[in-house]
Amino acid sequence: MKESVELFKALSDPNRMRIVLMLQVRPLCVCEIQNILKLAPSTVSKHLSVLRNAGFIYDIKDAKWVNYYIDNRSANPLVIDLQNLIKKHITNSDVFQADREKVLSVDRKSVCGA
Amino acid sequence: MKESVELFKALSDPNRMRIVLMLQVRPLCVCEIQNILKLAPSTVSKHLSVLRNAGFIYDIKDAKWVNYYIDNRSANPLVIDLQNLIKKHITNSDVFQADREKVLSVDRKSVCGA
DNA sequence: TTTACATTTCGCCATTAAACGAAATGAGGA
DNA sequence: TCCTCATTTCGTTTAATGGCGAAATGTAAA
Repeated sequence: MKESVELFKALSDPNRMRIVLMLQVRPLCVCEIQNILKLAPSTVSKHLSVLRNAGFIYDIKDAKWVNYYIDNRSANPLVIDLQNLIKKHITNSDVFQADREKVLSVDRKSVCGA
Repeated sequence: MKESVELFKALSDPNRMRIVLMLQVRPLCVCEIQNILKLAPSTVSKHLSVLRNAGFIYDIKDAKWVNYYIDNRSANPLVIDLQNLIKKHITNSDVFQADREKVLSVDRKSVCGA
């Protein structure tokens, strides 16, 4: 139960919820996320580690970037159900609709290292 | 989305999660919950108000007690899905199994005003 | 090898959250 | 009416959280 509550805690911050929603659209690197959330890189990194420790996302290094992915095949069935719940209920929020547009249009080359 | 995140925040505390689980067994008054969680009455009251404001529970006065109930017919479909998620995934935790026994055996008359 | 850049770690500050006890509130029974 | 008791509100303390900037890390390109 302690671990389950940790999952809810990880989703109890608006910026972390936005990150999960954005990664459900497509994988992103830290600086792309940073460009959309308008937070300091260190802050974004911390949020990502919370979501990674909870099991919602994982990362793969690609050259000098770290790409983050939604974990759709978690061994924890609660994680899967929560991902689906988010997709079902929160995808229609205004904040996400705006984020979604940005996710689909950001160009890593022009955004990172600007 | 802000409101949805509030729902997750309400469930991100272990004592509040225990309260939701206990109320899924049967309605309880504040002093019964207090007797099981072993917290100060004022602390329990605060947790209950967080859950009530989020829409997970509601209360009905009965003589000098205030009984709290799970809201199974919320207008917010996310609330319903979260209640079901909790029932499905967290009901098998050790903490809840112990709480469940107590919920089924507490006698309000002997517990409240002891 | 040096430079540039993405990311993470660390230390710090401001805010929020959880806990308590004491006092206020409100309803029932004496 | 007055007293009792369940509950809530208030004020306070302490711990946790989210934010930042600076420094450390690691990789790629010059």
